[in-house]
Amino acid sequence: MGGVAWTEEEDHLLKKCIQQYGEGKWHRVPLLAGLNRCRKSCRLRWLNYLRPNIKRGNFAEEEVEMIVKLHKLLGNRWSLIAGRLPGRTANDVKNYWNCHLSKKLNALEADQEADQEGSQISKDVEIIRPQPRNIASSSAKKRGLGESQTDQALVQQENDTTTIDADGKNHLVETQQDMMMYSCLDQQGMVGGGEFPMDFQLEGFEAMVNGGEGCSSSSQWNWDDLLLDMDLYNDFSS
DNA sequence: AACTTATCCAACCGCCGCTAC
DNA sequence: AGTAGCGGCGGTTGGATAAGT
Repeated sequence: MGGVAWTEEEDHLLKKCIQQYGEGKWHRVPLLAGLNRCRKSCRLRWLNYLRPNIKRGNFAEEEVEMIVKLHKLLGNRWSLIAGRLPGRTANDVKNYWNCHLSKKLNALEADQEADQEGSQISKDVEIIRPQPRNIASSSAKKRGLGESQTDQALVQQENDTTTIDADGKNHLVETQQDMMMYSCLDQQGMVGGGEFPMDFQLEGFEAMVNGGEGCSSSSQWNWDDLLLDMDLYNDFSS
């Protein structure tokens, strides 16, 4: 491993601590839990391994497509990408990308470049980076969080990070990252008009992951999700 | 069976932005 | 205004394991 592996006992202590005191205040967790780990290790272990509802195992085809498309949009914003994949962590997504997708896509791009030299299509796709916007402070205040965060608020905060529930239908946009993402999408003219102007230029990859069938209806990315989220954001920020 | 190479993924590190003082 | 402390993020590392020779 990249460091010292966590023992079952350590996991148990951390779980117990989080259950008792809630998430957040990570600097206190090592002390409260009696762990000889730094705050970051505790947080990472919880987020990537111990947190409830973490999905393990192979990525579904739909998840892979989502990752590819979001990566086209957002670049290496793994936490944002993971936020759209229920049960997946940023670390999982990042590892999966580095191990599987980056190689596939590189090979694919190399092929495409050879095939259609001079094509501007892929070069015109601009990766969205969050632009500075003071959303966080106001949203935090509106949520009544901060110094007086209660355990309940922390639980709520945890729930808020889930934008798609198990059946992929319910959405909540509360996190700073989501807001920034949508503000960026807004700036790029990608949401709000009911039209999504950008063709992701992934037909080749989709054909590959769909077994050569092109983009199947079941694997279509549901942009209504994003539009709905944007509406929620507008309501929230107004 | 023994060894080498490739792959996977949990954990760590350093940096950044935000907040409180 | 400056600064320390914190949470969070992305990049990287390296041990475990699988696959290949």
